[in-house]
Amino acid sequence: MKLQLTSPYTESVSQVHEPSTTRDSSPSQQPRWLAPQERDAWLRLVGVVIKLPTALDAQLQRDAGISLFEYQVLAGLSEAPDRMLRMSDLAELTNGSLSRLSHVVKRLGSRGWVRREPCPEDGRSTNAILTDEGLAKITATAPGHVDTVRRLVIDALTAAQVRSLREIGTRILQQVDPADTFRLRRAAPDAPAPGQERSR
Amino acid sequence: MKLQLTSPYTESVSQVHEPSTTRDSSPSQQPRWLAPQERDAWLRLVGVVIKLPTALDAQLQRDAGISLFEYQVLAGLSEAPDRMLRMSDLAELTNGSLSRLSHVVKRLGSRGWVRREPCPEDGRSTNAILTDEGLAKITATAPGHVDTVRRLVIDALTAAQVRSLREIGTRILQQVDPADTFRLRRAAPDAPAPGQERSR
DNA sequence: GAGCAGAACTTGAAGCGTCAAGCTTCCTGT
DNA sequence: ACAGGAAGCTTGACGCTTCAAGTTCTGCTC
Repeated sequence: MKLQLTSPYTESVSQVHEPSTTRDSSPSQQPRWLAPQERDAWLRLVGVVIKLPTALDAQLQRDAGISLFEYQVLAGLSEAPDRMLRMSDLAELTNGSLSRLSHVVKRLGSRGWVRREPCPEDGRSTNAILTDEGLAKITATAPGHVDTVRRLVIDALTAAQVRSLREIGTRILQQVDPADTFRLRRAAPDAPAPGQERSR
Repeated sequence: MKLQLTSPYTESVSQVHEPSTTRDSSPSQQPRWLAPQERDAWLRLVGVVIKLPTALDAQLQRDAGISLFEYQVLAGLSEAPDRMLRMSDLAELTNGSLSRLSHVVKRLGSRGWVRREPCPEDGRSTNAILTDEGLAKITATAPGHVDTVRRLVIDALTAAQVRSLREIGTRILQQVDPADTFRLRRAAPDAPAPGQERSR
């Protein structure tokens, strides 16, 4: 096995060296390749981004017969007031498209875990509601999933690394989805004042 | 928008509290929920893991008409000796299944960027080879992609965070795919004395 | 108060990845 | 030297996601 590099991130491939046009809004000809440590960090991240969801899906599929996305849908509803959420809110919460969610809710509906109901306040909207069976399902599934999350991520890191991960994730998400930034500002202030949820 | 929690990671859902059976190999009934900062780091990571590939795919699709995985395939070949790699090595390199790779190489072949050739040394193996057109393609595509990687990830972080990310990624990958660990040991040894490790 | 842009959602079709089979080729033991 | 099993790869079918319309409803604006 002689696999060494993974992709042209350092200057091995391209000889194109446009010396500092400094106009970087046109994504075409910048020679700003990655330094070795940067490239390395990047390749690790790509590995995580590809393999972690697969691993989580595998555990959920094996133990509960649902996908990670389905888990997130059920889990999101389980923590919502009245176990009910508008489709678009649920889509945003689960980082999924409305279309995807619509398909998934239909499947979850046919399994008896979710039902739909027109939203009284806005005729265009649909509310997704977690049924009792759905709550039972997510309640039964959660411990195994959380255990997996611990094993694969949290418990593999030091406390300092967990803090760092949180900050790094925030930074990346701000770049990837700036519109979403306001969501990043809420949630868990650094010092844990435990046991107060229930606001909204 | 009143979305607050994303999934039962803290103890909001389950009332199941088996007090310390301490047997954790059976992934069924552990009440070890996540502390708020842990949960928060986790939700950030999930966001990244879902949205980052989408963003990268979008850029590549828009500017070059290829997916991230296809990019990785072409890029991997471009850096290999003779621009040639056995299918299984390429699969491992790109974090993909052999089956997936086979389909993708077929598509890339029909676009003229890759060709297949039986491996002389091992009759079971197939070599994937990057054509001149394929090299031209990846050479043209790389700068825009690297620029995106910089914008979304590297340049959004401090140097210390990049180092941290590298270490965190390594840890997670060791958990997710222990068989792959040897690959994590190679690559970029120039990390400056990484203060703490070896927690478990 | 009528028309119109846009928001919220659904649906069907097309594309991609996974899974299970199947086909060669290689290796190991006897 | 040959049988059995494993490794490497390909293929087809199925399921899920995305994409592009299409529908219904809301809120503006004139």
